[in-house]
Amino acid sequence: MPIPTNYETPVRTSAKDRALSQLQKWIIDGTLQPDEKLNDAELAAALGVSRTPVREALQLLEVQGLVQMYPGKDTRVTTIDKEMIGKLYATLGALHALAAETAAQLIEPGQIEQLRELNAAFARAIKAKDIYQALEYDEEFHNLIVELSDNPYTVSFCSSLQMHIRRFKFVFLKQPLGQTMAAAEEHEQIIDALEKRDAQAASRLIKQNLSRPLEEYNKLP
Amino acid sequence: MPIPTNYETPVRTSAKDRALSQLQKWIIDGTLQPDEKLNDAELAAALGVSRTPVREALQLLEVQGLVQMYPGKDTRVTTIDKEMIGKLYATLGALHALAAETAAQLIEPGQIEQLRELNAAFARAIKAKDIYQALEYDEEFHNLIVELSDNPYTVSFCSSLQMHIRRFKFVFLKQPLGQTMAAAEEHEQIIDALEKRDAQAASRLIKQNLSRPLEEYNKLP
DNA sequence: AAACATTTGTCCGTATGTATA
DNA sequence: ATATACATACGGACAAATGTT
Repeated sequence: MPIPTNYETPVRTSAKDRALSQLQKWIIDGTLQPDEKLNDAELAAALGVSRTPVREALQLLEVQGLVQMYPGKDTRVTTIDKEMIGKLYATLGALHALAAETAAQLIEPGQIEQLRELNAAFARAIKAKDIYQALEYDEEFHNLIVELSDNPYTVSFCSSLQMHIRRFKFVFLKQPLGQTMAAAEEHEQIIDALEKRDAQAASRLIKQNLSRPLEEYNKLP
Repeated sequence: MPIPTNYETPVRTSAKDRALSQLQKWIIDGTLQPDEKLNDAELAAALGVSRTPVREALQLLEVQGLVQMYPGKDTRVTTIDKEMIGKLYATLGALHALAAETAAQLIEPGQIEQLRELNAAFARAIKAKDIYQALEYDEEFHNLIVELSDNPYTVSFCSSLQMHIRRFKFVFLKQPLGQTMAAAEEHEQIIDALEKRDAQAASRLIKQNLSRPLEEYNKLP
């Protein structure tokens, strides 16, 4: 009988990484609220590690813009400003538009097929009114285009912006913005543009598609 | 006799920050070469601090993409790939274009004046064949537009990209690419577009202006 | 105004894990 | 394959700095 290869914990996770992901989660989902003071000794005790990995994680979170360290004073979760959401989407739009332009020149038939499958799954989730699943597929769709553009800087920046956008959604709106079938149709147009290698159209359509959630947001009371 | 206010070191700089800026400089100017192994104990001795602030600085440098840490193995300066320069400029172009579009809507007369002064200084430096000074003013000109767009994400990303571009220039070309008077004329057109609040023109002109150094680079043997 | 208390910043020792002989 | 050497990751203690009583 063949012994199954042990796929348990393929990556040895360090205490710093565990602290980092846990703190990220807590800040994004609002467990750690904006402007909350972070005491590294407390966090270390809560996470069952020493202060060193916690401090290291906090410094990375500062670079990511989730916490702000006031040297010699204290460390706090960054506050969020309602008007930032517009700036987040504007920046993400510019980067995704660039990614679409580049992807239009690099994309291969198999990847077009992948996009169509993702969008089909997205449409099914909308019809089934499974909002969270729909949001997942929507993100995957856009992320795939970004990855296809084969630009590590864009990938990194977009991932950071997505994280901040997610925090906004959690903290301001307790429930996510609904996705509509119109978005799925726009996705289809985007795929067509990529297939025709029409970089300009792809860029324009992506910007339009990304502006939707922001418009939804601005409609709120 | 009035005692002069003491303007010495207004910010108390921590050992970590000192280590960070020094290592950044060394990596960007090529003192620490691509793929060079970094031993934190050695660096600590060289910088006159302990290993902790050095480790912290190295972790920040990893996020910035200047070093790569292989957990449990070693830490190395990231290698440089010739084709990355195109991706750097593409990303920077998209962000600067966005900044120009936004700045066109927000800019005030005094800021237009600032841009004209910077560009005049830029033109003077070119005429005087002071290449380094010209590059400085060129960067200041573009950075001012980015700052005018009042978007912290764009500011942060652009600053990171500029850093990488600077490293490329140092490591690959030992001397900087020359700036021409054509660039100064383009700057003037950009300013005019911003003054007319013509976001589209400003965006297009900025992209065009940024593509110049890349074209110069591609002409090289 | 001065000493206290709390928290951050730094140092260094130790252990765990990786590469080499 | 085992053992050795070495570098990294973590822990705990000390020192410096800030705000407070």
